[in-house]
Amino acid sequence: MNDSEKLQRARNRCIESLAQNMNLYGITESIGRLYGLLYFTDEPMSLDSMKDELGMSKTSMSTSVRQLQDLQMVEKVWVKGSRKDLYQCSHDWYQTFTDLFSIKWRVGISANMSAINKSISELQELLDEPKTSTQIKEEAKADLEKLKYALNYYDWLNRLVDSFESREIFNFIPKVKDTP
Amino acid sequence: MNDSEKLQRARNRCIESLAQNMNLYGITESIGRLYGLLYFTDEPMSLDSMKDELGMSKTSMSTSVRQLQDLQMVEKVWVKGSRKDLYQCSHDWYQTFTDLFSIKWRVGISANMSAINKSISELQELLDEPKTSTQIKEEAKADLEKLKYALNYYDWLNRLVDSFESREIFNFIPKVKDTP
DNA sequence: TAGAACGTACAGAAAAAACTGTACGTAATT
DNA sequence: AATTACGTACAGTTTTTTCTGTACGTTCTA
Repeated sequence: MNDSEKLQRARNRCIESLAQNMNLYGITESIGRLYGLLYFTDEPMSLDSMKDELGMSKTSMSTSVRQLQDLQMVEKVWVKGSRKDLYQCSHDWYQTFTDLFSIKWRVGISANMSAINKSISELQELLDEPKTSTQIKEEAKADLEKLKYALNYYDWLNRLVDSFESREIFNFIPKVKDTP
Repeated sequence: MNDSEKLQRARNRCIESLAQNMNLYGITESIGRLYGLLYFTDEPMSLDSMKDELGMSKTSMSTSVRQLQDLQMVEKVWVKGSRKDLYQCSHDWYQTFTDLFSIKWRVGISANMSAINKSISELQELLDEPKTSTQIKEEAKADLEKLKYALNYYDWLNRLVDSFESREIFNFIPKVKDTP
């Protein structure tokens, strides 16, 4: 094995590992591999060069890179004289991490919260209505408690994501280890 | 629509929303629905009752509940006089949240770190070897920088997960909002 | 203005994941 | 000891997701 192969092998090991564990962030292995490729490639890449490197179809590259763009992990760059669209990845992983949370989680949190709020008021109606049977009221009360608890939890989660977005989390967990 | 149906509808809306957004945690919609059912059911449930409620096969219930157990979201409980295995869900969502991170992320982090460490030493060998061409050395140096950066990031991520496990995160982001 | 280069929509193929039913081992009941 | 109840391994089916190739609209080039 020559030096170039050694280099390649060291690089690929990391890309592969990265790609495999990116599903924790809800990212496909293939898309993770593309991100890894972009991470190690210093020049912005075109869809064709991605295709050649990964041995996949250009269509896949197009849709994959689009997804990475939506997650703010990759951006299109303009390079003088090139007709092709060129892409490069964000090298700030802390930013990428917090962006991912913001983008993906906010939606889920607010969807759940509005479902809960809707149900809370329905249950409250049931409780306020004198004709409702005792049995039903008991159940409604129990559900109401659980939903209020959930609402508090989502509020907490929102505040956690706030701290990511505002970078305050880095006051609490600093980026660099204290020197020993 | 009678009161019982109203109750059911309010409950199902929340279960459905919960289930749909649980894929953010890497959890299937069906499994999320099962968790939601368990959340609202106060008595521990058997596989058969889950099956009846969700209209799915008993096999699915068995494997789903196993997954929830692995994620510490559900536990088996012993009830006197029952031959069936009975399960109930954890009602502490903060705990569930932090457990999920610990369980899922730790594995990924350490996998990535060990891949990186292995590659770092290979690249270092390449750099230490006088016969290596300048071209290769340049590339190795660039990769090395990136890998060291990644290592720092994973260290940060580990410390974040530490703060979840140790509950210190709740000092920074308190569970209950400050009263206004 | 003709032609080439480029990116993507869309339909279909391939692969992966989720789900089911049967079969079987174990443990409780009679 | 025979029977019943229970949970799960496993193979096969269904559903979903991922991936590809063709076709087409747009933009640049000559």
